[in-house]
Amino acid sequence: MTAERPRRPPTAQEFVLAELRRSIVNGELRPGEQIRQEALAERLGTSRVPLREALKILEGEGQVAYHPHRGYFMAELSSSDLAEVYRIRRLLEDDAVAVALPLLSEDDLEAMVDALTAIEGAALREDIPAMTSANRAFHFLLFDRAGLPRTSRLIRQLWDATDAYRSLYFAAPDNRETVRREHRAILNAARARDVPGTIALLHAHRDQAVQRVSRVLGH
Amino acid sequence: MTAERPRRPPTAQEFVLAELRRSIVNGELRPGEQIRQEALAERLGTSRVPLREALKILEGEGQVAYHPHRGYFMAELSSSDLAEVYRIRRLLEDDAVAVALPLLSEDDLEAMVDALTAIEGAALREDIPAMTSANRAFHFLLFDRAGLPRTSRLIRQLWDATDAYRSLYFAAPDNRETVRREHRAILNAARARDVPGTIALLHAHRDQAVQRVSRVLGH
DNA sequence: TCGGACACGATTGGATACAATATCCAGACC
DNA sequence: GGTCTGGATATTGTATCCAATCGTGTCCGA
Repeated sequence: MTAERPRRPPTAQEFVLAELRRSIVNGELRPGEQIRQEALAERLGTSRVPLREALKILEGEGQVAYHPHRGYFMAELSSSDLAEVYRIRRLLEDDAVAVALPLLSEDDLEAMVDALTAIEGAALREDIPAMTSANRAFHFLLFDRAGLPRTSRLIRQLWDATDAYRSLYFAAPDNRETVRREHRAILNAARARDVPGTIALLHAHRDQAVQRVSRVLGH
Repeated sequence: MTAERPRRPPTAQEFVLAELRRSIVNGELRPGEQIRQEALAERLGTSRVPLREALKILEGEGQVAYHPHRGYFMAELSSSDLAEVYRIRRLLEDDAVAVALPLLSEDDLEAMVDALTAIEGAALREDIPAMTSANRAFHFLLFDRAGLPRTSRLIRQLWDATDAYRSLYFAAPDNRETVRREHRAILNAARARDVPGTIALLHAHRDQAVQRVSRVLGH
């Protein structure tokens, strides 16, 4: 009998990277904010070196901006940036869904139902991080079966780019009922293997999201 | 009068990153090869710290793979990876070209002609790095005017992903005449502002490239 | 009162030193 | 003979220390 979860962080930099991602989703790291290396490293219980290496990953993904000799700043999205992120998502996600949908197993559809249940449970508990996580799980079940790992990875990065903002509008309860309805419709279309229908519903879903996020974005 | 070129590297990590990119295009860093940090850092005249930070950027871009406690390895493309890279490029480049083409100025078209001239000049001198660089310049003139900076950046990263292989087939002179003809056709279609025609020619151009690269890839 | 030069403090960038881990090989045991 | 165990060695991972740079506040002069 092994340990119940070998959930050890193998290296400090990976631990720090995971913590940073969590902090971004949680809204602890706000867009535009400067990252004070020494303070943050101490808070995480490491030195600055692993922190800087984790920041470089985020820089490569466009999540933070780096200014030499001035430091790292959380990326800030303009409204045109936001529009472009969703524009690219549409291209990539449409492609992934078209390939994946016919390949979805019954188990996959079951997992989507579970994800929806998890979203609603988290909503009741006001657990925003759990909501965003379950929301991702729901959507990525539609992409990952396509067997296009690079596409999935890019889509993931695009989702990451708006994570800092998404947590803000998820807090508003009136949005939730709309999202819930949209998700149900998407699930039904997926169950029917209706590729054009699913894609159309996803377009509408994303358009709604752009609306909601851009409202937050203009502070 | 300032220095003729303020081409100083502001930080060591940026210098190292630029050197790494150059080495990849040149074929000095071969796919799959392990990167020995100490040796490489010494060769570049720095310590391991800036080198590791540069490697993290490349990791975030998918150019190198990182295995904890084992090190960094140049990414290796499977043939399905290669196909996926070009599949994504098609999606993003089609979108960018459709937007950019109507916006191209006469100067842009002139610059494309210059790029073609540069490619042929470099080919005569057998200067492979200059060829790939001019080739990029030619193609990105078709994308960058779209005003979609994130899209351009992603396309650039996808090109980077195959740089290590592209330099290999550019060495073969018999490919060059084909490429030359394709480029001329693309330029003419662009000059006529023929969006569907340009896109179709780019499809054919990419398909040819997949053929050529995958031949190299199966070593 | 405003503008600019200067110096100080805070923060980042990089080099070195040390700790942790993986790989490889030899030897023992089954 | 093959497999496993133990340790030696090479390489990576992290902490600490020092140097370089930027921003800011102050002082001086116009």
